[in-house]
Amino acid sequence: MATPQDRQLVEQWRSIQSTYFRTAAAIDRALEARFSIGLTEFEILDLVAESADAACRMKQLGERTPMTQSAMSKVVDRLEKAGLISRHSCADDRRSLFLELTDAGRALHGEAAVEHRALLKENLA
Amino acid sequence: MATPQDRQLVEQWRSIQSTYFRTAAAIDRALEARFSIGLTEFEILDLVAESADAACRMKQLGERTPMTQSAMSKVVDRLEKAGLISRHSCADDRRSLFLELTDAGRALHGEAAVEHRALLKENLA
DNA sequence: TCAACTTATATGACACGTCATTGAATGACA
DNA sequence: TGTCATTCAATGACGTGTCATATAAGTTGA
Repeated sequence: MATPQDRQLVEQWRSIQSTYFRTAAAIDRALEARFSIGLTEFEILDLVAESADAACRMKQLGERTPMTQSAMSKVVDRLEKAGLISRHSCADDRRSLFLELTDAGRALHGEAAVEHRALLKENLA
Repeated sequence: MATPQDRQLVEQWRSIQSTYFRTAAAIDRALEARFSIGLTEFEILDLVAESADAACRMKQLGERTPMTQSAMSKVVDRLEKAGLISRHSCADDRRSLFLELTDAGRALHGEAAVEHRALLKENLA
């Protein structure tokens, strides 16, 4: 039943889980403590920050993250309420929205990114 | 600001996230569909199944999983209600509980484990 | 141009996880 | 032995994610 290969697979899986949870928790706590945003919020900020163009983005961003469309929508809600991001409707397709960092959002992202990268380095070694 | 090393770290992190979510979702769906249990429930069953002894386990199991003590307690609740596991109080320390698979639990775990390993193999290649 | 279909996002109900707290048992030590 | 601190597990309040659906806009084809 439990072949050595099975055990090895399970070990590998647990190692991924453990790395994922440890790292995510560390980043989440740090960002929450210093900037009052969670990891999910940061990840959206980060995606928006690295998308330099003005395309209609909500949809495309969804393709770059394991998040659900529904989850995205709610995260963006929170970011908008926090004044870090703004939604703009798209001229050529009014169903779509594109997102833009506010000045506050850009500033916060800049600082938070430093922390984020540092914690990744610390945890993914 | 964004050094090549930073980018590489972020790539690595996204890859871990993606693998984790993809794999977890695949297993979760399959187990839910065939056995009406989630991934979390399976993981507890799996841990109990591989702990052969009769030690007071609730605590020790907690050390082998990224789950919170609180989360564990609730998962065990569900497993107990589903008749797959039973809690037994411990003679030498009545604060502790140890867990045991019921016959149904052992049977389900046996089948589910096959599916679990197969999906790990498929997703962690 | 009008129906039927598809696509982009938002929302409500619900499930699950976390945090903080509680209750109960144990341990330490004067 | 009596008090105080510690440990194990359970629970309630709460936040966030998911699924199913709603809303609105766009597309297709007779």
